[in-house]
Amino acid sequence: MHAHNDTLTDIYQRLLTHFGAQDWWPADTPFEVMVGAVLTQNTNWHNVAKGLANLRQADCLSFAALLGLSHAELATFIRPTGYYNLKATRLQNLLALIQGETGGDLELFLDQDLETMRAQLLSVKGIGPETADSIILYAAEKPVFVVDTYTHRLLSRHGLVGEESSYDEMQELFMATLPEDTALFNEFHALIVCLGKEFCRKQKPRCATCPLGVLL
DNA sequence: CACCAGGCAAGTA
DNA sequence: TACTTGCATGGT
Repeated sequence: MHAHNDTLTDIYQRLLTHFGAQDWWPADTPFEVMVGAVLTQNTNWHNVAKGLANLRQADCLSFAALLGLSHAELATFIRPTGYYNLKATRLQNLLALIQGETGGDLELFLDQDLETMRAQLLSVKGIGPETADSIILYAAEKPVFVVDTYTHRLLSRHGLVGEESSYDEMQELFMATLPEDTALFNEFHALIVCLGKEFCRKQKPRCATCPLGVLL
């Protein structure tokens, strides 16, 4: 019998043992990571994949090509992701930022200092903390921890934070506890999402075989 | 049928 | 400040 503490490192180890390394983000290029980060807002990845496939088939998964689309064209491609009008605007807002900052050079944009990049991303209407941090961690590969709805459930249902805990508070818990390691932050968040997809539901926990042994 | 999904911003009091 | 609502498709 191994005693399990509900420390973050212990939770990480158990998730990694149970699910194995996830090797995120599920996309081929930093640009696709960025687009996917917006499209997956409050949306199942399965639907996001459809939207990305539509863009790929139309040869629009590049900065220049996406920038050239009208709002209506873009919205049509990303229709399966839901909130398509909203997300078309949000993507165009994001492209406009990068166009303005670097003339459309994504690599240059992602090469910036973490704090500078985060502030710039958060200034875009439609980019909140999770989307910004997802882009920073998975596209720019800089060490910031991504908090999402599953993270909140995991922490609060384990009693590690209060139910009303804020994004920044939860992020700080991870970043103050764990070593500042991009690969670790990458894998940990991916494992939390993996856990969430399989075991977490908003209302009814279905956790008979949950690897953490705690109702989620 | 009801509920959910890797959020975010705007409106109301 | 603290709730509430709109956005929307597709899977279970």
